[in-house]
Amino acid sequence: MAATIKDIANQTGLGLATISKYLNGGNVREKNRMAIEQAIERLHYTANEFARGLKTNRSKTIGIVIPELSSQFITTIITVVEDILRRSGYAIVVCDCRTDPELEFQAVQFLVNKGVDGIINMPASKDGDHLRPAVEKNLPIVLVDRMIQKYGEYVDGVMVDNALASKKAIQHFVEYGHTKIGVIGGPAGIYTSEQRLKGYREALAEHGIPMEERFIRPSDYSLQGGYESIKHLLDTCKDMTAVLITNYDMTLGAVIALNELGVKFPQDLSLISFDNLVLSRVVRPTLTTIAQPMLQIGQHAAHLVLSRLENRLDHKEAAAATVVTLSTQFQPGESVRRLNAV
Amino acid sequence: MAATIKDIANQTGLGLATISKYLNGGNVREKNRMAIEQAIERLHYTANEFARGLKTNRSKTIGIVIPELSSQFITTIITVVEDILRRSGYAIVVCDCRTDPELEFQAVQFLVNKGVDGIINMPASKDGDHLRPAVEKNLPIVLVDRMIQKYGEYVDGVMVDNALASKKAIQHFVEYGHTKIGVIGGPAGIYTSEQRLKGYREALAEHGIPMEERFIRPSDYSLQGGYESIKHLLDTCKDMTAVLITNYDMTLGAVIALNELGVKFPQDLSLISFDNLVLSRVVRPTLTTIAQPMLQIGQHAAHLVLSRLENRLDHKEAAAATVVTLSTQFQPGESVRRLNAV
DNA sequence: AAGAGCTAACGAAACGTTTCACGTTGTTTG
DNA sequence: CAAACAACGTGAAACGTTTCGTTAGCTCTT
Repeated sequence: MAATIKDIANQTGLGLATISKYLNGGNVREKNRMAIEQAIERLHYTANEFARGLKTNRSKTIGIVIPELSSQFITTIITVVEDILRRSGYAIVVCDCRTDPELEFQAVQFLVNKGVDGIINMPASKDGDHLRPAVEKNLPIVLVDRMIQKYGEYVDGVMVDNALASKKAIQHFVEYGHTKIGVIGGPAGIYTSEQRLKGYREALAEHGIPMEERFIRPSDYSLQGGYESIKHLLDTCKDMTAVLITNYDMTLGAVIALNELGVKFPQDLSLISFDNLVLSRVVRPTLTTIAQPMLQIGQHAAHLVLSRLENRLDHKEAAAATVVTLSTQFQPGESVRRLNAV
Repeated sequence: MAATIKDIANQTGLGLATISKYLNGGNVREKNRMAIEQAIERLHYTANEFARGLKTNRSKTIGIVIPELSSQFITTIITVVEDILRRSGYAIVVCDCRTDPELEFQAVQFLVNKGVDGIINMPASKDGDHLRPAVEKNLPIVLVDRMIQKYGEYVDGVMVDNALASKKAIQHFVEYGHTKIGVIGGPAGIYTSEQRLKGYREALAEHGIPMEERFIRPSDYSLQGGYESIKHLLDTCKDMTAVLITNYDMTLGAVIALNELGVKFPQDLSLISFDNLVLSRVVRPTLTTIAQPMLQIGQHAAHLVLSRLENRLDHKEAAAATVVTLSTQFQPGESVRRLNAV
């Protein structure tokens, strides 16, 4: 079978403890170092992570729990996170819980049981009960993109200022003379989607523009949803001059629908969309966009969890929970038409 | 700290071995069973997977190595795989190697080291050297979507008959009277993309249609690539009446480009695309499509690895390597125009 | 009622590390 | 040159399981 530390010890004539010390970066006499390295080479030794984990209670593994894997927003973040963590020797275990709180609970349980050293979670459930096993074990937890009240003092977070983001969009519309502004929203109950709608409402209020429910079309963050919603809005609100589309997939759907219908933007309809992915690099006229800082989200999430891991303290003794709120970037494009004089 | 098997033994007055037996599904006297279950409940016992792994050399974990996470094709398959494996108590560890063979090598090394019980890999490297550590440890390996010669006798596979798929597409074009048929291909060196081009070439040959290089536009499987490639083909091949687009993302890009240019399909240009994802449900006229059986791919991959795990044998004693080749489904749509009389 | 034939419980060893509390070198200094 | 001190090496115990070879306890048969 595979070589063990004992084999290395035999080969080199050194003690077990010495090999272990070497492996963990301790100081070893030059001569011995070479002997050990040779033996490792010759025997193809690799440390047994089970034994190591058993002793140290550490797995060098971070669990990631997400609501779905088929979202560009999510996979982009995961890729960034993996990249950073790998550099520190951590692997990630991804659990896709299909937006099912029950599965999410199981996923956390499963991961904790598996001995992960920390958890990064974009929560599907609203309450946060699923985090209990991790909290009890005092594991670092980082929430991504969606807030949760429970265990607030124990979990770190990386959020995006969604309300402000859509506010900025509406302000832009208003500056350009729009007042009949539609919005294609996300699913009810999802933190980000509620925040984005909130921003929409507040912005209108601030500008003294009456809020009309008919302009608000809740959808489901999917391509198909966007496709259908824009059609519905166009059908039911003939006087609408601008639309805010609150995520990427729906924007994709909407653009396809508009092209199909021959509705030109910005001539016939002004658009602002969320997220700046491949699409935006390709669509002409260019889309005016609220770009979420996906890279930064991933970076912060990874670094937050790493910094907790480095000074392993109880949450009581450790720094209080950190919640980073990142702001979106408003990227002007050509998809908003000016209705007023400058 | 957390309760151990020993605590359960003390609480119940039973021996260690008995508890272990119970945990692993062995027979235990009714009375003892209840006692054990109560104790487990009371002490919140969960098995320590490190210790278990150390003893059994099994982690109940499958490593998945993929070239990128931001492809719908891949994430769909992963989701299916995870679902099935989870039902058998397995977790997945995903490593995205960014199409970098070096990183891929490291990923496999890493996973093997971590004690995964098997590997599912959509290879980025052509040679397959990266699989060595897993082969040496005699782990089940399942290759997905891309063939590799090396270690052929040791690895199972799930492939799609890509050559036949594009052949079917070209045949369809020909039946409808097309002879000036373009193709937007994938990156050179990628198995699937070569197979798809091969099918294109063979089909033309079979129908006695002269092959012209100008009709072949190699691209990169990306949205942007599709967008640019279709424009390029339209520019350089004014006589082209039909195009085969060999994956989903490029189709997306191409559709956007066509809409933008006001090129109508099927009137001005006939289209057949690969993969049937959200897009196809949404675009009008509907796209004629070569649908890859992503669900089945995932299912086969998961089941292959599971069946190897259940009868843990050397590859020599075990069944020979199984390579499943699935066929694509030709889905007629409205994007191919008939040029000839019926 | 006693022995055969089961089934279930048991104690101990082993898996491959890390770590602790000491030894043993080798080097420096007064 | 000896004493003192670093610096490095060491054996053994421990982490929490599973498993092996036995033993204990039960049921059934005669």
